[in-house]
Amino acid sequence: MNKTSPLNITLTDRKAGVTITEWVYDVLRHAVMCGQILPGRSLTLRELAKVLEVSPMPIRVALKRLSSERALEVKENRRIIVPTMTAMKFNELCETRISLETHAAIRALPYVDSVIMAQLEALDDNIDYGGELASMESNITHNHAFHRMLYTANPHQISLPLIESLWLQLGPFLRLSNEKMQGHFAIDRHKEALIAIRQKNPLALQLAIAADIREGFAFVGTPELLHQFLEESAESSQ
Amino acid sequence: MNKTSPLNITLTDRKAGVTITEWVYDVLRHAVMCGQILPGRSLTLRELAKVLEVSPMPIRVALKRLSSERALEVKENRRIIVPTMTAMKFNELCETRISLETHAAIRALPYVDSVIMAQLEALDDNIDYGGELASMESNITHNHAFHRMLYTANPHQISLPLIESLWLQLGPFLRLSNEKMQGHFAIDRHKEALIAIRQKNPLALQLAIAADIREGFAFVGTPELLHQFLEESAESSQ
DNA sequence: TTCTTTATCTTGTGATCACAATACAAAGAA
DNA sequence: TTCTTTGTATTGTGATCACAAGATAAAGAA
Repeated sequence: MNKTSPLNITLTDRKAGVTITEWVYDVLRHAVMCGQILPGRSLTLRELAKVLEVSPMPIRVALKRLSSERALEVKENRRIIVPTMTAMKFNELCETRISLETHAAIRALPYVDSVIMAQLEALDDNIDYGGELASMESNITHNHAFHRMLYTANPHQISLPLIESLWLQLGPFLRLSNEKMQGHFAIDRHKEALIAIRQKNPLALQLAIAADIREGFAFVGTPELLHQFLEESAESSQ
Repeated sequence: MNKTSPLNITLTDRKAGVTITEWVYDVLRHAVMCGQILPGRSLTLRELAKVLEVSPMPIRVALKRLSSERALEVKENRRIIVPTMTAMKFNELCETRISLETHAAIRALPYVDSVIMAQLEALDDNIDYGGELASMESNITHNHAFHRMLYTANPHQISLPLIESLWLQLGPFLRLSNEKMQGHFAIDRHKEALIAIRQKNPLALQLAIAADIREGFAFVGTPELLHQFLEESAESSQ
């Protein structure tokens, strides 16, 4: 099998108390979440073991875990790939994100105090709207941090793992998405969400979150453009 | 650590083409989903390896996978337990189920044809409302099959894994839930859902699904009763 | 009798190796 | 030149073993 591109993923330091498996999982999850591995790219235990300089054993456990979370797909021959996408499935992902994330935001609203509010504002200020491609990883990370901070304001919430699974499935498409966003004027829907939170307005918060999610892929306005976008995102078409 | 109860879980046959790890995963997942392992019960690699007559290696991968799906919890010392629950978290789980399952039902509605309709009716007929405790596992299995059949009528759906994760988290509480349901008159909300589908009425379908989910725990009507129920469900209180 | 320390046992982790299955490449034949 | 067959290489899986860490129990001392 001819792999078309070398892996170019961010390797973090493994902290004390973190097992090798947990570290491998974090590294690969971040890589998928931030679009550092394109759809269609297949991954092998030995290749990843070489890149991360560990034995195949923790790679295997981490890959199985990521498959559980739909970040990766196990094919019939047990080979592992980053999944590709259909336009219909893409739409389902976005609609489910909206349904789940607006639900989580509404459930969190009563718990957002001034401390959390300040942190949300700081996280939004970190995001470089309209910035260079080099800040893609940073922007994705900060955007996710903003949403995480909001949803976990509810100390009893259980939906964050489900939401992150959706982010993981959309992650491989963020690289091309951000490239295409360069020419688009990005509206800061987070500011709208913050206003809605201050006003304790559930409907406005819901609309802001929904708009923020749709905004992320606003350039794929028609089914044809979406199909073309998904084709371009995949490994083999580049 | 003194385990208080032996494992008594259903072992299925391992089919051709299914790896040992996949089989172990299926067996444990079914056991959790059907309430065969109580909350608070800790599980070890070597105990499960003995029960399932395999080496610890596939057990480890399966347990990690189930932890990813929130069926199991990894404690700080890396020991694995079936999670316990708080009343607030329980409420969040139910509300999130309602949000997600009504979304999935609505998205599926346009795709339900007469073939799927017949299968839904057959699955509902399989459920023994008001039946003996011995049919608990069967009823849980059929109830899940009904909902699965409905949501996967939409060929592009992606929410089923998220929904099943919620089922997994509630699974350990089904044993006591079913015991308490013996004295309750169970309304067949599935029939209401089927009527709503025939009438192509999204609002009615949404209401029926929401009622069905609430009905499952109708006996825990007050926060106090819920708290008591969760305490009783756990391993250590029996 | 209680508390502290030490020893033993049990747990999870990770490395390694063997093996089976699949895929790919090369060689030979038509 | 193309197709088929065979051989080799690469893949994932599972078993085993060693080791580290943590938990529990027992013994001794206060």
